[in-house]
Amino acid sequence: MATIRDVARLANVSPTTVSATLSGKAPVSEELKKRVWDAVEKANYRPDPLAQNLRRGSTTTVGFIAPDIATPWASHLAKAVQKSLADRGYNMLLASNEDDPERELRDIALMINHRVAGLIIAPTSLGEGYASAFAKAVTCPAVLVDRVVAPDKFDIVADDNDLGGTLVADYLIRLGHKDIAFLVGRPGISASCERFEAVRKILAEAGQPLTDPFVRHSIHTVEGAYTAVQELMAQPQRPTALICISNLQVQGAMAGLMNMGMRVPDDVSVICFDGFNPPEGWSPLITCLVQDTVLLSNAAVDKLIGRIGKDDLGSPAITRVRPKLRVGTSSKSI
Amino acid sequence: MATIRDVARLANVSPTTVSATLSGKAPVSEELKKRVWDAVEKANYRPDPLAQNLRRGSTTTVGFIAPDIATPWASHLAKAVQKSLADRGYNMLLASNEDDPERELRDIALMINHRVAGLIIAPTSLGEGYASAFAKAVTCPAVLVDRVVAPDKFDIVADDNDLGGTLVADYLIRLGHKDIAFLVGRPGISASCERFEAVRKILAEAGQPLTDPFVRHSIHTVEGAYTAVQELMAQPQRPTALICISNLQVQGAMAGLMNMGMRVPDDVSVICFDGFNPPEGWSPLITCLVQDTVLLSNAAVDKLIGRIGKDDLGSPAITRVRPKLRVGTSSKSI
DNA sequence: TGCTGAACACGAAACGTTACGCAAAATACG
DNA sequence: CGTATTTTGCGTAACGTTTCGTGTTCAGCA
Repeated sequence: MATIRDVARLANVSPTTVSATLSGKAPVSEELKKRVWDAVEKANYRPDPLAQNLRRGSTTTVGFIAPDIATPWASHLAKAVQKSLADRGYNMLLASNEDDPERELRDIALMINHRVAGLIIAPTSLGEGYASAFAKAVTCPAVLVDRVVAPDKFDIVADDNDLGGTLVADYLIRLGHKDIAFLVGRPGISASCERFEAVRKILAEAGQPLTDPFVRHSIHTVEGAYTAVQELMAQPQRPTALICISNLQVQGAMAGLMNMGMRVPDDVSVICFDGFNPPEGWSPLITCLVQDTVLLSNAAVDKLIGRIGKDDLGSPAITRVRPKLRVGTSSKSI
Repeated sequence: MATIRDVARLANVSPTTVSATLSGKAPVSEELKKRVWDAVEKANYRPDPLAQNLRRGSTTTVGFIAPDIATPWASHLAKAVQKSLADRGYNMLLASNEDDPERELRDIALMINHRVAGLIIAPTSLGEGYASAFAKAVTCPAVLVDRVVAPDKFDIVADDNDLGGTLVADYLIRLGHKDIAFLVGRPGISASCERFEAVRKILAEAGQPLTDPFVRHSIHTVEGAYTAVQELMAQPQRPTALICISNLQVQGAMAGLMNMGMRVPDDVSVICFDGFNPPEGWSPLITCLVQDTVLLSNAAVDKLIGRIGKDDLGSPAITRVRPKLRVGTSSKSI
């Protein structure tokens, strides 16, 4: 493999000049530039990234960390992020942590130790004192995705849950639903709180506030939703519509309803915040909010690249991406 | 950040001794070892991976390349591979190429340029002269997954399609199906050929060979399957069972059948080679072959790690992982 | 003509680690 | 007891790049 010295020798210049020519960080006369480029070509020279990394003290790699990379949401996002990064000359390290905050912190430390240029993280956002431990661990440029953690320290790209909640609530009201059930997610998770709050507000304003027996909190597993939905539907007065806050919930809920022999949407309409769905050909198609992962990843990557290298001027901001309501076959008017 | 020299100074030894102590590659007396470890602790020293990389000329990073990382199969595999690698102290670079062989080759070159220790690739296996171009590009230890390419040059981990085909064919015979349709995938893709061949053989041996009008070749998109299945079912004599070779096919086929108003499994049984399914709660649950991605990833990672560092002794081998038949609600006896 | 400053090129010194060759001490052996 | 042999530690030289300070040239200007 040719080194910068070989090229320098070939072009009859110093390694310094070759470096300057390639990086453009110092002025080089046209003539020498040409000689250098010719030599580069002739020697088929490619700068060694490892040496550059050591010298510069940083890499052109960005880490992407998500709770579960096998999730449709995360995998789509990972794909989009990888493409955005590749387009800008970065590669992507990947890690998945099964919603385990300790593994998350370990992965963060590991990646920072490997001198990633930056981090894009969908934080687990779980456990006592998470925000501060997290903020202390993340000592490189970072953009958070989906969940709001330490917004005074990090740029964040997240759903516009206010808009989302409004869309969902308005839609159900328009369909004439009055008895609406809500499966809320983990307490402390921003997305869950924001969504619940937005729906609660709209319904209250419409004069049909959510009632306690129809609201289940802390449902964050498939099994939890499976159980919760059956309890919900076993009550004497049953809801006519069910709002799920996540992928996992809607999976469990659908299974639970099927287990009870209830049909969607005939017996109950189902609507979900996460834009997850089985492919066409299966039924029902869940009415849900969809978010454009490409948009989201571009926003995140742009933010991040903007921070890298720069002296981190400008204070952190939350970017909200607007979801759209996709009406499926899981909901109907009352 | 403390350097190896700081530690050496603190322990009153040479940097060489510190390096030897930490790596264990050279003998060090117990006394000095203790002094070194104490100093490491006191200085909170961590070797700089960037410097190690440059010096050693290689990294502890492995690249994972798949056609589409947003696919359930690939994302599950990526997750499992990442975990296997992490357990052994490696990180994982990720790239996705949308089945574009050129992007694939670019990504391979890029990763090799960044000195990955090895590569795990689900090859696109597409285009004229693919195998040789691919083999030329991959100049580092590599393990191929799912598709067989240049088996004389690379270790390969793939489904046991012979077994899979046998399971599928036997199952349909047992259900009493005689008119069986088969959507074959891209020609030249090993998985597709092997699966088709295995089924063809078993059915022929059973005295009910596949007939031409019921076999469609080169169906490798959702749309293709959507169209093909409708042509298939529009024939005067209709098949009673349909074998799909992949995820994409079965999605298109299900949508096509639904579009014609045909019911699964009442009008036709559907069975698929890829273990893809929507989660429970949706119907129907496709009868399919499932493969254990964890098993697969472990096999691939073990193979790869075995090659790394070693002088590449031992000739390449194909490891076959055995799929299991999971009977769903998409098939019934005739 | 002499002075100033910009523009350009270069040599040498890092960045932090590991490998190689050698020396000194410790052990073994005849 | 002297020589051969291991054991153990160190100095030095890389790995391939970028950066910093220095030096040279040359145009502009009084």
